[in-house]
Amino acid sequence: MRVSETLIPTLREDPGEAETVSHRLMLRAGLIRKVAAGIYTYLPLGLRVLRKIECIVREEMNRAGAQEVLMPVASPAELWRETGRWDFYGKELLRFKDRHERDFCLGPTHEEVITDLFRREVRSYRQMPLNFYQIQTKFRDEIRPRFGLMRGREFIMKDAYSFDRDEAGARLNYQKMYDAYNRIFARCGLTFRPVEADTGLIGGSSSHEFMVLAETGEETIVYAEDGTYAANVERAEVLPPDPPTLPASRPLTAVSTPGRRTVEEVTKFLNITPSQLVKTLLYSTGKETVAVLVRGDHEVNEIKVKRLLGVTDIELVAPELIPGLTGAPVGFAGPVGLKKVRVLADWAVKASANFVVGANQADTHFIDANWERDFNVEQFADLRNAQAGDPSPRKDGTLKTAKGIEVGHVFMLGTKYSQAMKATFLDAQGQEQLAVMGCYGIGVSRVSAASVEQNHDAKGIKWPIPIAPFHVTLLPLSQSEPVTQLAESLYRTMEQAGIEVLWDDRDERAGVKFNDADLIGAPFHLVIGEKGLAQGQVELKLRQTGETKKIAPDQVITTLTALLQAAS
RNA sequence: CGGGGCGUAGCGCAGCUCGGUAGCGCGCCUGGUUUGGGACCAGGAUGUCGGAGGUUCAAAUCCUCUCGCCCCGACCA
Repeated sequence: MRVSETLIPTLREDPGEAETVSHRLMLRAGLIRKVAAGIYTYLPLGLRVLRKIECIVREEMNRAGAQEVLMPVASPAELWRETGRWDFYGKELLRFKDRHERDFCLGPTHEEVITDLFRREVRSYRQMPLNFYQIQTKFRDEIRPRFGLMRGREFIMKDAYSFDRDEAGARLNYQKMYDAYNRIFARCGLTFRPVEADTGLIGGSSSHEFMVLAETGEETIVYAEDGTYAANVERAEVLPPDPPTLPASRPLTAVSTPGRRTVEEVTKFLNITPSQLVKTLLYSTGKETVAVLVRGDHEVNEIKVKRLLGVTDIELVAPELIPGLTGAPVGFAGPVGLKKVRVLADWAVKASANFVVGANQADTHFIDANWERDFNVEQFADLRNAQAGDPSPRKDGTLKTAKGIEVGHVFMLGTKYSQAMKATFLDAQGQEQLAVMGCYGIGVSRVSAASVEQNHDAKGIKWPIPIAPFHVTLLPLSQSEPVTQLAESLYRTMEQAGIEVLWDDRDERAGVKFNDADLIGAPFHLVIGEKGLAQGQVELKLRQTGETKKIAPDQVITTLTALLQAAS
């Protein structure tokens, strides 16, 4: 492809709207342009990257026995009402009415549509197992789209849905998808890690997320440094500590802590460490208020709290309601003498003694508080986020933390949807059975952004070969006859050899071409200059390492072919 | 939805405090010189100053409303 005939609007300066590396570079390299918040047009270069990823996804999905379909973007409300998600899904579901005033939505995911297909078309266990996938545009009206393609409202997703006769079959399909995902992300050249993920209140036996490891990731994962355990921090269990021998309790004493509200302020003021303090967070479930106690150096894991309470939603009590519950301003809540509120506490609290808590009185804390003696705890449980340094729940070492970008997830659905939508089949005994389902997603457009997060330098993108928009950028540095002629003939022979070339045939200065080539980030740059040509040589640069070598023009094809093959 | 910020030429920004009819850099167009890491000279084009209303002799600038975008938080199959 010729640069002169392609829209590649590179930007010399950083666009003001972008902060994140991938967002900035994808705009600057002319891959994408914003149409509205979280909604982008893919320009030729961006689309080529997407197609490469899609191609890898297709190959591996097909290989894993899934079959491709394409479902509609718009779906009727009736289907969503059947599963209750029309009401449940909330504002993320973009709804509209057609000319007949019928309710529709833009599909954020397609369990309903595919389950409807299954129940209409599949009767017998003989037709199963089935696994359908599609690569399609999804729309989720995110509360806050951000970071370019990382969290858009409209994005490209590969979603797959499996239907099995039983639990065991579903587990097999799950495993196949898990393996396929590992191959897909490896082939995309990503450094990633599958981690155990929260299954939410949907239940189900297992769920794994595939995390691309990157500083800018929105998710926190924990993993055993020398072991195999890895999980999203939302999910990671924290083992109850071995019961320590608690020191003798000292008498509960109120101390004045004027204006000290936060853990940091209080511990600094009292000259103690955060682990010697127990913080009290008040949550509302909508029906009742509960107090959750965790150590000052720990964070409440709201998912764990929800699960323990068996509710779908909890919310920190609004600051203005706190005084009504504790009798004290915000920042001085504590469990001692707290009325009308269930008290839950993390295991770590049980392993503590003589700690500091709020006194439910303005500018006052208690020191040397002890559970049971000074207040009742209804239940101790695992209620906090795992942290670096915690022992792995698999007992395979100590946990470390990392940031990740979720690019895929595999999920055992069980019969949630088949039950709601009566998706049944007849088994060998002629009995009606519910299909056991799984669903499997890959954020295709997010993969491209994640790759940029992982592969870039100050100059621009460094695409891994398998998903690069082009293998080679061809850079003739002058408009002279011999240079142009060689460029043209190399361009042809490379194309014939199946090497994807972007030919920078613009009449631009060398510096401009070099900078654009670095920005766009094809893995190989082939430079034809007057000087080198006089010695019968062209220059091959590897974008990944910056390494360059001089080769004869007639070696170009063999050299590149070898390099490309080595990578695949 | 709460907090913060920003909308001025294609892009990045100044001008707004203190009202007087819009500017800089890059890019773009023309001509010339240049040509291995974002050239130089000369000439040129480009703006509903996000939108609406108001105050005023006069509004990018002041006031009111509104729309959009970015960041932080809440939320997130």
